[in-house]
Amino acid sequence: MDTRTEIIKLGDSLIRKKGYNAFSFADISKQLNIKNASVHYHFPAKSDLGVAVIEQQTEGLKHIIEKYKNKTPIEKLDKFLSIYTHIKSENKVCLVGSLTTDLNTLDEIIKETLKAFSSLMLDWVTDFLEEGRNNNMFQFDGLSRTKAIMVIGNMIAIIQLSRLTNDKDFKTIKDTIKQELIKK
Amino acid sequence: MDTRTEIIKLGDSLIRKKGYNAFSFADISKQLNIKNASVHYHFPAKSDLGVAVIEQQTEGLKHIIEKYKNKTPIEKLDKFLSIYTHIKSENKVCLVGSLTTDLNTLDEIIKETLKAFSSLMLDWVTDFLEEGRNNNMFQFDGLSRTKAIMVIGNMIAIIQLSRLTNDKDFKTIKDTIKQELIKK
DNA sequence: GTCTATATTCCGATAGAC
DNA sequence: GTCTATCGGAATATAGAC
Repeated sequence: MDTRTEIIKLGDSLIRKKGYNAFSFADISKQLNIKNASVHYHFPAKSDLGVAVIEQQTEGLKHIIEKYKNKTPIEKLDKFLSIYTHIKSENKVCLVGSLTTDLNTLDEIIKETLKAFSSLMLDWVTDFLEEGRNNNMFQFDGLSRTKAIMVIGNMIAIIQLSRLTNDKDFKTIKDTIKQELIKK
Repeated sequence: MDTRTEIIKLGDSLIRKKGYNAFSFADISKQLNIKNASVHYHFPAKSDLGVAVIEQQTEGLKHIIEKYKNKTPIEKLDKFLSIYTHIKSENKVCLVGSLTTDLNTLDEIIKETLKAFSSLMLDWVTDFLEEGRNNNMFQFDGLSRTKAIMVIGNMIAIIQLSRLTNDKDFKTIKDTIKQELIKK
């Protein structure tokens, strides 16, 4: 893996483990055994790295969406939920949760990039919920977009909340979301 | 208001507007027209202020719980939801949301104090949801504690998410939560 | 593309006078 | 309880050699 890619990967990990304003270029240079100046060569400003991290996650999500294009709504839901299971297993939070609580301290370019990422996710979930309801696989009332916000929101929040309550709550909420969508 | 109280109030505001690791004692001293050293007189370490902020919110919640003790579950729900409407109107996030994303960077004493605060809130919501279901005012399946986590989680998350989507989504989710609990 | 070296600013924190 | 003064360290960032 080239240095630039490794920096992005580590930046992503640090943002979601410690928060944007708590990590430094020194955290990255130490772990990669390079110097501070080398990190700045790839990303002149911290916000350049922030943008790159969000863009890399956006690309990752696009690949998932493409890969699951022709699968069933239930398979798409399972994939969506499994993303958070993975985040939880690493004791991280999701990118949107991490960066929105710091939003007032972030450069405009980061905010805009993050908005695009969250739109992509919201549209995807909205679409497969709508598709699932039309196929009688899912049941829920109201707009699919509203339901999508609530499903995404519950996952964002339980990742955060279960840091304080206990890890079993994560599985309980994940299972409840699926059960409530599917049960007839 | 005495200086100590004003510092706590400002600290609370800064934590929920900018995040724990993004605010400094200088933010506080400038705004109160005192010196950095004076802030340190009241709170020797930053984590002392962090703890005081959480404890003050804990006291505030205890007062609300006491005041609403003999009111209906629907009145309690409305009060609970109105807390987030107020947070939203100030462009802040809630304390739990703000601090959990930074949790890995916080002193153990802050984590413990925050756990106590979130327990108090979770128990309160669990209790009035259970009470409302027993009174046939609310309807939902499963454990009341699980439902409480989902209701609290949806409010924590929509405060964060609506910073990226749009402010109307906040009201939509708030109204949907109430409607789903109450509708027969 | 990585290094040494450094500039600048800010942060949390403390000593000691008033 | 607030002040002046200051310390040690860490952060973001850049200049210029290799």
